[in-house]
Amino acid sequence: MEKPDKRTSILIAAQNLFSEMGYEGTSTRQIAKESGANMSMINYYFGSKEGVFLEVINERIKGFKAQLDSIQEDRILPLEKLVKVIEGYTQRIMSDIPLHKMMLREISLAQRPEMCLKLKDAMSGNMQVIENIIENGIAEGAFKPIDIRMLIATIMGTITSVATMPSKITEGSILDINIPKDKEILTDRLIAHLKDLVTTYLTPQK
Amino acid sequence: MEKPDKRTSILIAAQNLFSEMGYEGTSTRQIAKESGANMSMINYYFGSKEGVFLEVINERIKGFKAQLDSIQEDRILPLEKLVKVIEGYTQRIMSDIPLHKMMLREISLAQRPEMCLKLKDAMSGNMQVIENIIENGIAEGAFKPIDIRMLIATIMGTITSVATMPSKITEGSILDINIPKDKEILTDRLIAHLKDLVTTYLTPQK
DNA sequence: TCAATTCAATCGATCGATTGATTAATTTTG
DNA sequence: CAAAATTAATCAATCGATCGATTGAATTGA
Repeated sequence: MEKPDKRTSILIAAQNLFSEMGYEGTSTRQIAKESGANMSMINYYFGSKEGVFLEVINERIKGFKAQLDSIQEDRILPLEKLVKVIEGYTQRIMSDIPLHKMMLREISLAQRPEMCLKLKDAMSGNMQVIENIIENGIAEGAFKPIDIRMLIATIMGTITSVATMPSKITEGSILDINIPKDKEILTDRLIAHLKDLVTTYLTPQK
Repeated sequence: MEKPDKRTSILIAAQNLFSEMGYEGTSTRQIAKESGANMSMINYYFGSKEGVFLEVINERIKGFKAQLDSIQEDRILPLEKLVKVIEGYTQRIMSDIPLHKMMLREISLAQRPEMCLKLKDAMSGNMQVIENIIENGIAEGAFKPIDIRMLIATIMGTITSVATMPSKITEGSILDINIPKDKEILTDRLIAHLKDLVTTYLTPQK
């Protein structure tokens, strides 16, 4: 029963609150109360409210690019590479939907320049990897020539769309993404759809 | 040179500010200053800050469903119907990207129940129309049997993705979505991509 | 004249941030 | 080793600013 240090508990509380209430909608007092820390501890450790936010984002981004890069260096077929990227990307986003929502909100606001830049850079890197994979696939003749950037928007947009409104996808069925098992089912369903979609779309017709 | 009444100018200013700064990030004082109205005019006409927000959303939603319903009743091929829906949906979203972003942010926050419900209802209706079209297409044998809800997520997600980060799609090219002409080019490119994608994906293999 | 608008002034509440004091932990020194 | 000095961590209290909302008086137009 080891309790986390104050710094960590502030980060955890902040992440939960930011995810649920948004950045502006979360007060430092809430973060303090939720984390059991004194208000001034927030400024002591992170300088400001925005500092907390940036740190939450940093934790999330860390390791994202590494996974993609390792896939890119695999010596496998372009389609297999793309499928791997889709699987990794989907798993990561679906494993923490609220945080992903938060990042999307902030990137669409462009109100806090520093964190917006950080997010865009991270996303840019990810997109570049996917773009290279598809480009190579087309050059090798493994893929049909298509609008690469648009296909990337389709892949990312589909995942985001499912993550943002899972109830709109699953309503009518018994899925409840708050149940881990059901979220896993939804994730698998999403991956299966994207695999089928990009395979059908990218496979050249003889 | 007819100047709009205070009520209207408040709505316009509020829409612009909410779109740029978010709901929490916009103060009633900003709305008052931007619209040239006195602060208390906001409460006089709309009761509260949230009242203004709801009215902005209402204006946007109005007419959305009507367009979809008219398409659904057209006596044309399923694929033509779907293409029409894609065109209409894309045009509408791309014609006012900031407002669309704002609605996405609010729907992902679920913090203001009334307006969240309103948005979800509107979106639900739209999705139902698309779902019916695809269902009919599959039943007629015009479409391959696929995961309908997931394909809808793909269509909506792609459009949203392009609307949310156009710079990530167009960077490297000369497109600037702040120039009307360029935004139109991007819109056409998006529609072309989606048409190609759904056609390839839904057309049964003989 | 009278109801509909408009306004300056102000309400209590809450915001993010800072202060100075206090305690806990660590390092330095004799 | 133990006392002293230093640093890190925590706290209650409070700062000025701003929040959304309200008041009551002034102004307008029919």
